[in-house]
Amino acid sequence: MPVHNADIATIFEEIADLLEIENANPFRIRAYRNAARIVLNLSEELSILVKQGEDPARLPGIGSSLAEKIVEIVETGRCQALEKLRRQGSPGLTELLHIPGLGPKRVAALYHELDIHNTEQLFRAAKDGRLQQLPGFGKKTEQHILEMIETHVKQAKRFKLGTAAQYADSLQQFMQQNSEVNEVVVAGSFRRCRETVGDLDILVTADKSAPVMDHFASYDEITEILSKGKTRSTVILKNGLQVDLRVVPVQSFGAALHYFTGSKAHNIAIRRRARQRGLKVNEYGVFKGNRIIAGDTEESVYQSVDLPYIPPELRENRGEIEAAEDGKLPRLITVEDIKGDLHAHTTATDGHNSIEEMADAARARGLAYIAITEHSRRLTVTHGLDEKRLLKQIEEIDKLNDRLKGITVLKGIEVDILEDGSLDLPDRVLARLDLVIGAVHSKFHLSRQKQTTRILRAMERPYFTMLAHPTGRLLERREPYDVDMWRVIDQARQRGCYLELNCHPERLDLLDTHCLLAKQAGVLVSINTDAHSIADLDNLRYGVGQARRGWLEAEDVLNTLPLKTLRQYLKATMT
DNA sequence: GCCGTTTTCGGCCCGACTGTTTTCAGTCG
Repeated sequence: MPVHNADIATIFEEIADLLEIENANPFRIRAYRNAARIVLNLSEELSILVKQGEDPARLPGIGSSLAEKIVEIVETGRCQALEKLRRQGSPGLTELLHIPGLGPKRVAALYHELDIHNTEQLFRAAKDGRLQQLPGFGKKTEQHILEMIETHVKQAKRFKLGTAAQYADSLQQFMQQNSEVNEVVVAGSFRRCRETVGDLDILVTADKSAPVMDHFASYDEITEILSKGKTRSTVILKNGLQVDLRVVPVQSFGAALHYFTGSKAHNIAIRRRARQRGLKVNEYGVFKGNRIIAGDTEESVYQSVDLPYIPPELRENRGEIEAAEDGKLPRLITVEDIKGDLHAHTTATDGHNSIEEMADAARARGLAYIAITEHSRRLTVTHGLDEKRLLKQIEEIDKLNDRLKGITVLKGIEVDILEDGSLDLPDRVLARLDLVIGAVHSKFHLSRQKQTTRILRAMERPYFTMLAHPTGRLLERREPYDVDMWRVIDQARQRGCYLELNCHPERLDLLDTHCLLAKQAGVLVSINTDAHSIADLDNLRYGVGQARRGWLEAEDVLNTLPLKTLRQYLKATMT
């Protein structure tokens, strides 16, 4: 039973939860939470590193005690410290901690005073009115807990970035309508382009906050107002999305934007840096004693701690501060760097627009080329192309290119990778294309060994340009298949082919950590929309956001190349 | 439990909102 980094992170989180209920030293608790985050963010499996004799203590934030526990977990699959904590308390208690409004103190009180171990018991106690008799609890708290249990059961989910963007855009417009409002920015994990967001953090600058807060509270998609204060309000929208609004004066804009953009780990690191310099950073500015010395812009905040501006997508405390200090921040790729799209479908299979419509739409978005890459025959549900239909499409594209101006249509295929690693169409037809994208659409549950071998074999085929959506995950719907991404990336390096970063908000696959690995291996990534309609072409922004989280620069991305150079790169894979 | 440009001990990011405890603890981000 292999131990994954996520397993280790889960154990550390549970230890932190249990320690919290025990009222342990808060900094000890933070160390465990910090370690869970560090472990989760690693692009390498700790189980492999440990077997290679590496000491986890070399990771910043992991000391000797945590390193020992990591080794224990990797070698035995267990953690005695956790088991001891579990014996002392009740395992169900950590589930209570995850109900909004319940923290360690209240959970401890519930456990010690009322012998409540789980949500079910808590629900009954609240219904019976037994909670309000506890010291520190009252009628309102009891009612609140009851509501939270009910909403928590159906909610507690994150929203895909693409979904959140729709709500963010209309809220931003709504806030802009108020005359007191200066600037409106959506900060938080949305601004950092995380693949999913738990809530929206909206920052507004205004001189007077009360009218702004009233305006916000009148938004007609709000179903519940959780809190409403002078500078901060929290509401829930009808779809369950939580929105926090913060109002700050203009001179605090940069400090506030920095603070509300996060991540938490990044902010803590910056504030620590400030302390070392005798400064204090909060959401209102950077202070030396009582004197404000910076904070109107984010640049000024970074400058005050002797750093250059760090783009939001990098702010995860994953080495960006050190890189900034050494002058080694990447010049992140932008949407404008993208010259073309190398993955799109049409009505020939499961797309909604013709080749020409897709080409026109791509040109209208400033692209110089678009590859039509239909599904292959194995994927019958999409009416995938067989050899004959593909040959016909090749002819059609040749004719179209003769009369199209300002855009070039490339001939491709998204060919199925079969279980044995062979491709779904014969080499003789693949050879006539500009590019061949291989994709796994079946047999998701093979063992890691088999799945990896299958994909590596496909990449060895003479006509193979790039691997589509390499992990196969669908956010909130399907787990990635079990594949050794290290070996896939290394294979791409040796074979001289490419990896796709699929822009669809449900995929965003490669993951950010894989992007960084590919970059380090010198493997180019292609940021493709996988568009099934004209509108899907606009998903490029999400793919670019993900690439930026993965530290990619324009030179790391295949489809930033001008057409002529791109053709040479594609041709080199088709041998 | 971690860590060092006030270094091996003594610190560890900082503030807003709510409810209930009449001055603040708990929770959250």
